[in-house]
Amino acid sequence: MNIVQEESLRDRKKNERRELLIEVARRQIASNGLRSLKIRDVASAADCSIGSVYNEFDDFDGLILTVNRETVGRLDAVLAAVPDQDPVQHLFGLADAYLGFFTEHAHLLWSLFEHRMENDRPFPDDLLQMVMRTFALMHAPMVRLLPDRDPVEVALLARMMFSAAHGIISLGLEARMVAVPPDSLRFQVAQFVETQLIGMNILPRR
Amino acid sequence: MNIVQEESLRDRKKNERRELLIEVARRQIASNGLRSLKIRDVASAADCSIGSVYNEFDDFDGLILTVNRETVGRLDAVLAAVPDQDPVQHLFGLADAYLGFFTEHAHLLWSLFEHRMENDRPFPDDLLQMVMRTFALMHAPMVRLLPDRDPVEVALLARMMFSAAHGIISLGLEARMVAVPPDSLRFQVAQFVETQLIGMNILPRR
DNA sequence: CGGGTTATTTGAACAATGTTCAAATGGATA
DNA sequence: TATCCATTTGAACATTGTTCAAATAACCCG
Repeated sequence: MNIVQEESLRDRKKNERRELLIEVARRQIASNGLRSLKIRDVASAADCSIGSVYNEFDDFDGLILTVNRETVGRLDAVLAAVPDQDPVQHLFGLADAYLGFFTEHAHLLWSLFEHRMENDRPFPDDLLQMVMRTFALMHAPMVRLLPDRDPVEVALLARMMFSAAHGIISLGLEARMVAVPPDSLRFQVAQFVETQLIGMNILPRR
Repeated sequence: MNIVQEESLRDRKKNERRELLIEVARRQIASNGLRSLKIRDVASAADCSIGSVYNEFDDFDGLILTVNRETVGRLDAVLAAVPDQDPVQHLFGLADAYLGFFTEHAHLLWSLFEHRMENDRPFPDDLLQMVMRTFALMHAPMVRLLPDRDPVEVALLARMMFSAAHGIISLGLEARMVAVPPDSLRFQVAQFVETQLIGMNILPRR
C-alpha cells in the first residue's frame, strides 16, 4: 500500500484555501481584535463563500481556535528559544520574551485568553495541553532554583509567577485604561521578577 | 422656588423600573456571565418591553456600564473597610479582600474587565475615575511603607502589585483551564504579597 | 474523451439579537 | 373631563452566525 499519497488538485486547493482563511482571520484579529472578526469578512477577503469557511472549520469557534492554536505554537517557539544556561537569567529572559511577544501580538494573545466557547462547550483539550506545555517552560528554571522544595509546590509557584507576570503585562498594555509606557512596563516586569527572586532567597538583597 | 421636588407617580415608577432592570441584569451577569446577557431576557424578566430598556439606558453598553459602575462601588466599599492601622497588615488585608470579592462575584468582576465598548467608543471617563480611585486604595499603604521613594515610582509599584495580584486571582479562578483550588489560591496570594515585601526589604527574610 | 460518481462550493434562507421609531398608552394639568 | 405631553410599546430592521439543497467541479473508469 502506498503511504505517500499523491496530493490531488482537490487537496491542494483545499489546503491553500485553508491556509488563506487562517491567515486572513489572524490578520483581522491581530489588527482589530477578536470581536472584529466576522465570517462574511473572512469569506470575502479569501474570495470564497460563507459556506466554504464552514466547510473548512466546523463553526466560528473552530476558526478562532485554529488561530489561537497557532498563536500558542509561536509563543512556545519564542519562549523555547530563550537561553537557559543560568536559571536566573533564564527566568528574566522568559519574562522579557513574553513581554515582547505580548507587545507585538497583543490582540492575538488577548484572543487566546478572552475567547469563550459558544454554548458552554468545553475548552478543547489539545489546546489546553498546548497552553500547559508552554506554562511548563517556566517550570524548569524554578525547579533548578529550588531543588529542595516539594515539586508540587514549585509547580504552583511557577504558575503563580506566570499569572502575576501575565497580569502586569496584560493590564499594563490595556489602552482602555491608562496604558503603562512600554519602557516603564519592561522595567516593571524585570523588577517584579527580581523582587520575587530576592524574596525567595535566590538573589541577595540589594 | 421649591428645590425639594415632590416625586410624581411617573418618576417613582420610572425609578423602580430602573432599579429592577439593573438588578435583573446584574443577577444574569453574576450567575451566567456577561455574554449571557440579552436585552430581551432583561425586558421580559422585568416585565416590560424592549423599548423601555432603551428608554432607561442609551443602549446595551449603557446597561452593562451601569452594572459595572455599581460593581466598582461595592468593591471600593469592601476594600475601604479593610483595617489600615499597620500598613503591612493593610496590604495583606486588601489582597485577601480582593480575593474574597473576586471569588464571590467572579462574573461581575470579569464583566468589568472584559467589557469593550461597541464601535470603539471611548471607555467612559467617570468609570475610569472610579477604577483609578479603587486602585489608589493600594497606594496608601505602599507610601507608608516606602516613605523615602519617589512617589511616582511608588504609584507605579502599587499598580504593578495590583496587576500581579489580579493576574494570580483572575487566572486562578478561571475554570476553563485547571482552576487553582480556593485554599491554594488564598495561600498563593498571601505568599505573593509576603515574598514581594521581603524582596523590597520591608519584611525580614524568613 | 465522455459520462457517471462523488466531493466541494455556493448563497439563499433562517435564527438570534441589538436597535429604531411611529403609534398607542397613561399620567399630569387646567 | 378634556387636553397635552412624556412614556411605553412592539413591529420592523440590521447585523451576524448557521444550515442545507442545489449547482459546480474534480475524479475515475471504460
